Parts: sequence; C-alpha cells; structure tokens
Amino acid sequence: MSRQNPVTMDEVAAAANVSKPTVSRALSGSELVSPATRDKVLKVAQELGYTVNRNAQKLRHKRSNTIAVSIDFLSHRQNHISDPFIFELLAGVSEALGEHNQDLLLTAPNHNNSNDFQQMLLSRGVDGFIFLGQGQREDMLIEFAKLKSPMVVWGAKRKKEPYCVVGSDNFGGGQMAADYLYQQGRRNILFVGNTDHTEIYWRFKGLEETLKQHEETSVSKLQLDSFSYESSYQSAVDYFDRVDAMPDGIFTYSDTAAMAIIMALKKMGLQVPTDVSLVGYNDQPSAGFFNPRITTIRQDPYAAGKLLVSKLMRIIEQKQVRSETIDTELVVRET
Amino acid sequence: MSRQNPVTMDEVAAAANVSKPTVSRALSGSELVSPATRDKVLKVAQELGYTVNRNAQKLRHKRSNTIAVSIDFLSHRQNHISDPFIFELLAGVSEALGEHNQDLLLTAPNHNNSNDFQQMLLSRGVDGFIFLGQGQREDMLIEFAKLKSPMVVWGAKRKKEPYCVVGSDNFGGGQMAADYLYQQGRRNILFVGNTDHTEIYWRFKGLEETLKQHEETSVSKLQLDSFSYESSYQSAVDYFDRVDAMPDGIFTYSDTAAMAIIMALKKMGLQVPTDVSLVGYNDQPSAGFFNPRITTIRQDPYAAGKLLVSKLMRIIEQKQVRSETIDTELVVRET
DNA sequence: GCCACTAATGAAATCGATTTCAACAACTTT
DNA sequence: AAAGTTGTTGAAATCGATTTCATTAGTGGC
Repeated sequence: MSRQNPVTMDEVAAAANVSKPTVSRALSGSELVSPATRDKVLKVAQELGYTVNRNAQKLRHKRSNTIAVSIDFLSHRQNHISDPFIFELLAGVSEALGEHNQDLLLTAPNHNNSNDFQQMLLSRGVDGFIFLGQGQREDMLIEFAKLKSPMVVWGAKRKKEPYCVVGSDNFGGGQMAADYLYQQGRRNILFVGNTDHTEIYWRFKGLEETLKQHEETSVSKLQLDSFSYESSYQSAVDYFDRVDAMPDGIFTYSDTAAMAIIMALKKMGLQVPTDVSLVGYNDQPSAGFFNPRITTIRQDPYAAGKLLVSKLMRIIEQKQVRSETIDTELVVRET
Repeated sequence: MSRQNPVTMDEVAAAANVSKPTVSRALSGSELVSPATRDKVLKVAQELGYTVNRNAQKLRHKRSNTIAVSIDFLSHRQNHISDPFIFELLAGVSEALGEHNQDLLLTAPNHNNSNDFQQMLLSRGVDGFIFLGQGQREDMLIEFAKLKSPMVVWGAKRKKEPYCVVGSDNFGGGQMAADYLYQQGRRNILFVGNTDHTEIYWRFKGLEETLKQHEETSVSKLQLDSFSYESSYQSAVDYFDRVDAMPDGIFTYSDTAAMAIIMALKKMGLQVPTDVSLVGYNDQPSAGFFNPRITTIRQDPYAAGKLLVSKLMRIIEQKQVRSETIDTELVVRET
C-alpha cells in the first residue's frame, strides 16, 4: 500500500500546519522546536505513517552509516565454508555493528577486487570496510589501504601493516600448542597448514620456535593449499604414505583440518590420542563434539567482532587506532 | 585523499566542456549522446577519478538495489551457529544477488521486529527482503507480509502462506528417511526435533505417515527446544535414560542434532550403525566427515539461494510468483 | 532556398531530506 | 518607550544525481 507512494516530510508539514524544517527538527529531537509543536508533529507523523527517506538523508549527510563486510571465503565456492569460525566472526561483527546503529553490507563475491571496493567507498555507498580474513590476498589489501579509506582487517599482524589489524595472537597460539604437545610427551611434531597465509605462518613459527628450545624434538610441515576437508584429507593420506617416520604430535591450522587429519590417521591405523596427540585451532562449534573431542586453541569471535567494529568506528571519527591482538586460550579435550 | 572531497558530476562536466546531463547520459551509455562526446566524457571522468554518488542516484531512482537478508539465528547468541546450513544458504543468496547486481544488507539482530523492518522498507533503504528460516517467528512474518512488501522466505510451505516460500520438500525428506530406515530393517523409529517449527513438523509427518503404511513399526518423538549441540545431547541422554525401549532407527531434524544423538547413544553403550541406524538432515559440511560419516538428506543451498533471489526479483518487478520446493536427496553414508 | 525532420545538447525541475540564515514574537532591561 | 535578548519558526539553498522539455544545428526533400 504505502509502498507505492510513501509519505514525505512535506505532507507531514502540511498536515501539522508547520514548515518542513520544523518537522525535520521535531523528528530529530532538536532543542530548537517547542515541546508543543514537537508533540504535534510527532503525532501527525505517526498517524500518516511517515518514515524518513534514508537515501535523501544519506545524500544530505554525506554519510551512509553502512559498513561493508567482505568475507574472503564467500568468493570461492570450493572452500567457502571451510572455516565455520568465519561465520561466528560475522555474527559477532553483525551484533557489534547493530549496537553502533550501522548497517552491514555483505559484499558480493564478484566485487572482490580493489577497483570495485574503491567504487563502493568513493560512491558513498559505505563509510568503511571490514575484511574478515586477509588470506592470500594481502597484496590486494595493501593496495586498497593506499586509498586511505576507513578499514580494519581480521588477520595477522605484521611488522608494519598499513592498516589496522585485529587478530588473535597466532604466535602465542603456536606456543601454547607446542607446550601442550611437549607436556604430553610428544617429540616429533607435524604442523599442518598453508604457511603462505600470514596468520598460519605465525602459528607455525610459534610452534617451531618453542620446540626448538627443547632438545630431541623435531618439527616438520605438511603444506596444504586448499581449505576443504576433502583435499586436506587426501593430502594427509598421501603425506603419511610417503613419509618415513610418523609424527606423534600434530598441530593443525584449523579444526576442520584437524578432523581431516584424524580421519587420515585412522585410515593409517593410528589412534588419537593414543598414538598421536593433536591440537586444532579456532574452537569451532563442531570441534567440541567431534569424535574424539578436539583439543584446540580458542578464539572468541564475539570479542573479535566487537573490537573490529569499535576500531573502525574510531577510524571513521578520524582518531588514531592501533592494531590489537585478542586473547587465545587452549581448550583441552580428548586429543 | 579523494575521499575527503569526491569528484562530482559538475566537475566532470566542466572539465569536459559539456553539461551535467550530457555527462550523466554518457556514463549511463545512453543513445542520446554522440560517440565523440561520450568518449571524451568517459576519458575525463576516468582521469578525475569520478565515481557516481550512489545515494543521490538512489534518491532519484527511488530504488536502492539493495536486498535485506534476515537470518533468524544471528539474533540468538546461544544457538546462532547451530545450523551451518544457514551459512551456506547465505553464501548462495549472496552469490545470486551479486549476479543480479543487488547489494546484500545483512539485518542486525536488533532489527528483528516488524516495526523496524517496515521502517527499512518504507524508508527506501531496501527494495525487498529475504528471510532465511521462518523458525518460530512465523506469526511475525505473516504480520510483516501484510505490508505487501517484496519478500521471500526460506522455510516450509503451508497450505496458504501469504508470502512466497522456497524450501525443500520436508515431507518428502521425511519419507526418504522412513524408507531408508525401514530398508535397513529398523522398525522402532525415533524422531528428534522441535515440531513447533513448521519445517521440522513436516519432516516428522513425512516419516510418520510413511511408516504407518508398514505393519509392526512404531514412531516416537523426542521434542527438543533448543538448537544447540549441548542441549540436544543432554535431552537425548535424559530421554534414553527414562525410556523403556531403545529405538533401532533415528531421524534427526539436522546433522548437528545427529552428532549429538550419536554421542549420546555412545554414552549409553550403543553403536551407530550396528545397533541404531540414523538419518540426519541438511548434509552440512561436517556431516561427511563426522565419525561415523552421517547418512543425511541433502538440500542444495546454492540452488536454494538462486531460487530465492530470482523469485524476489520477479516480485519486485510486480510479477506473480509461486512458492516452490527444491529437490532433496538421500546421501547414504555410514549411519 | 525554404520547410520538415532528426540528432545532440543544455536549462531547469526533481527526488526528499537538512541546514543556514533571516524574521518575527515575546520578554527583559534600562 | 527604545534597545537588546531569547526562543520559535520558515524561506531558500544545498546534497549530487536524473529526467523532462526546449533549443540548436545539421540533414534531406521539394
């Protein structure tokens, strides 16, 4: 009904016998309008079912109160779901943005290039960007950062990143995994993951450097190039087939990979945790009810979302912010 | 840089020595402008780094090319992630919207009431709505549908729903599960799920009515009221404790619940599939690599997303559309 | 050479809000 | 009673595009 022809501010003004500016002020709760007229305007607006035209408002304000959120994984049909953790992160960001009265524009897969992002920003479509996962596209992010648009990134901190990064302490996570596995009496540790990804690289480094401090330990690496369960499983089977000595401790870059590895070990006739101890990453929901229940490094996606959003808001307000690391925690379960 | 002060169409017009309307036409590829001037304008626009102000455009067009997507689960911190299938559905919708050049506005949890939705629509913020999951809020959707706004819903079809629903054939899914379990020689079947949800109700009905056709079968029901793994597990343990005869076949409303049930059975000393056969629902990614690998009813989230979006687009174009059911498929694995 | 017609362009109106600035009324102050 | 406040209100400009309508130049017909 009213959709065909929404009520405008002019009509409210006419009906309330005041001018358009007065209506605008009344609705925005300005002090410049007398309480009597304000009440009258509000009542009339309510009766007519008036709602502000947000596009007109955005045009005038030069601000959209909309944040674009870009999920790396959404663009790759093959492995988009590989990490349920990202979905939790999205939920956290969504909640936090809601608290700041910001709308969340989920960027479509085919927009995933600098040029289109730039368009979105400059065309006043959005006020800022949140990138969930820097993945292998870090160069693109660096390129994009040159535009000096408000942006924050979930991922790994580098020495001098040109944008604000929020992420868990990947190095510290690696350390925790190393300590745990060592305490379990494991000495031959295998890392599983694609260290081309900055985040994953630091998890590996944390593991490696911690183990170096002990004698008689060895660290090897199984380099994956896909996030999917199937491909991880296959890579693991191949690896275990060709390798001489089986590891007795494994640290995987994600819980999904952990599941794949456990299944591959099973195929090789090895039991977790009897023969091999294993630590995953993320504490994604299914990690806790996999069989066996996976020991993992927990990152709090809600805390992360909140932090990402609050940083971005400060950037939009032209304030200085720093990259920040959120706490991680070792969740000891059955593996 | 340019963010502080984006280039406007007027500036392009001045630089190209033409008028504003000509620039507008040139950029939109109108036939009304000569090829020579069009090329010139395009070149100048490129040089100045011009991008259209989408908010001005939206105001003028009275169309935002933005679709609001509402995810039921995002609003409940407790169980928002219960169903990874929803995330896949979201990815499908995102992809499909991208193909239609529509932006995707993910509605914030605190917007989840009719009034705010109405505001969004009437304020020209979005052109239509996609609800992923009708859940227990079906009354709210019906209320919202009265506004006659373009909307489509992922969920269960009813006799006469006041809006367009796309969903899988839940009754048929129930039938498939029943047939499978019967063929496995199972006779005492338990359904697990909250039948207050329309979708889940029909899955139960499909199961029940199919089994009724065979003699010497029994159907019982474990009513859940939460989607979370933990609570499902607990309910199952309690149920198995108090019930006289254990079922030899189980059909769960989701794969997450299936995992919880399997773990609960294990605790009771029962093996899947030796003692009990089990069919889940959704074929969520982890179903295929749970241990044991879960037999389930597959719904294609990409097909679903595409269908939802194409229906919505037709509704926005004022065309008639019908509710539709997408195919489901029994994926036989180890359970 | 004049008229009709087409193609290309621009002036001005428009979308619906917000904001600046001026105007006015009602009070104080002296 | 004149001047200065203070508090409310409205006219008009503005945000940046699109669209209508009028205008001009150029082409062909007779």
